[in-house]
Amino acid sequence: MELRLYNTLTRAKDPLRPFDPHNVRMYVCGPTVYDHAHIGNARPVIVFDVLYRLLRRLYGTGHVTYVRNITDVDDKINARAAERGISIRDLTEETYRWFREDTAALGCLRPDVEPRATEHIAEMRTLIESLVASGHAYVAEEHVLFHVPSMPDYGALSRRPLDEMVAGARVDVAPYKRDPTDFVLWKPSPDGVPGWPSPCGIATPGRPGWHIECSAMSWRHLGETFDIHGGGIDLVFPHHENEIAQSRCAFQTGVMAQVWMHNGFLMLEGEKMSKSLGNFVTIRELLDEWPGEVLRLAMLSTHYRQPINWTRQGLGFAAKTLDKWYRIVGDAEAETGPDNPFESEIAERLADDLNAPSAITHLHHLAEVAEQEDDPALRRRFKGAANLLGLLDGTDSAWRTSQKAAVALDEASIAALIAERLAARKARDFKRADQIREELASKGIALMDNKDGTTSWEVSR
RNA sequence: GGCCACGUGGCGGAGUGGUUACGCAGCGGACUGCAAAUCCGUGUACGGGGGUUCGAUUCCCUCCGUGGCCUCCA
Repeated sequence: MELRLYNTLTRAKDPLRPFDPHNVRMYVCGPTVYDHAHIGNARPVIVFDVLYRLLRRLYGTGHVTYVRNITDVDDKINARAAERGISIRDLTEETYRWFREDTAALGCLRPDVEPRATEHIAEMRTLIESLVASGHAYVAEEHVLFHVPSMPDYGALSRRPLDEMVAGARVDVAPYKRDPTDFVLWKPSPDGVPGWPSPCGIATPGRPGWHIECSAMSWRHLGETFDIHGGGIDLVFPHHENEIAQSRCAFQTGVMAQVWMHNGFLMLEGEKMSKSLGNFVTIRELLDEWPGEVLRLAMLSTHYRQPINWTRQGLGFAAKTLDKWYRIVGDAEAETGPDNPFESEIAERLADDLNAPSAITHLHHLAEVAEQEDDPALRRRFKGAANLLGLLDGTDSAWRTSQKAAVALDEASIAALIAERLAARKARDFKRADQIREELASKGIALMDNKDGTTSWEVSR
């Protein structure tokens, strides 16, 4: 099975040819930990989790290294810590813990390494000094700047000619820059701002620029070159462009990562998500209302490179689908591994540039097969196939229980009402029976009269 | 202004140079006291205009619309 991935560098679906198939290496830009992650932040987390699962399926679980960094040095962090009157460390630790809880609820595996920027200052200094030594960077007014014209093919990722960048710039250029496009590798820390000993003989303590940390952490944990680099499409320029410049110039390599992958943007009910519009939703807020698996399926229903419109309706669809699928798999154990043909069929679809919507379509088909043939093996295979997308990891019982936990009414009262309705039906008092059914329906509870004369219920949205 | 994406049936959303996925909703039927769930069946599409082609939703051009990025802001 050939894995083909859309590469922003070449603007084409390229077959993945890992440097070392025994250790496929992937780096994804992680969160800046100063506040709860919003649903837009969840997109790359889920998308690259699917890719991670697929890579492990194709190359073997022990043959993939997935690194996702934690940015714990940033002006927004400083501002928020000051605002809340807590230490920077407390803020970043607390926010990181939230992030871990949120992403676990979304069914995402932990990356192999989650490096923190503040623990890689030494690597950053090494990179910066090497860039200065090779003439790609210079010191100016206690800053260290990367000199963009020193790299002839700068801009290859975003395909942005240098002269146009200058022409289009709408920000005042700092006077100490040799070239308007030069960007900061290291900057001085004023009093009260976290600082570390500066490189290049600069006396004042300083802190890293925005981009150098990813070059440092990917170098430390994956090496000078690696296979896949991912992140949101908004990071293409300048962040990833600058990472490439730093790493390639520091290590004198032709590439930093072979494949650059970018997920599309997320809109909320048709509008750009922004705090000012008041339509800003955190993962946590959504998890209060929906199982994480619903969010995951809704997210994967749109191809990762397409813009996604995040809607309540979409969540409802996802919930309904999972209801159906869990009913089919019941509490069966998943069959996983290459011997499961269903799983291979899903892998095949994902291998085409992570076409999750196509995989989901196929799951609908497999669900039908599993449901119609009364063969437990097929249900186990169906479940294993869904597992590759990180779906149907639980059991039907657990799913129903979690759904019922969200209902405002306690189970005993529901049971009492059902008993009363059954009695009314027996007495052919259908008016009263329907009245009870409507009462429960208004509370989001759907009744089902079974063939054997019993009545069961489930949550409907 | 520059660069880059995207525009598919009522909604969501894949895909393809020629036989029009899939899900939800709708409609018809079975089941039911009536429903729900389930099962069976079923209709509807490829932003506008040019071009290439025997043939385009699929390739090219253009227009319109939407969105993103344009340097320290994930």
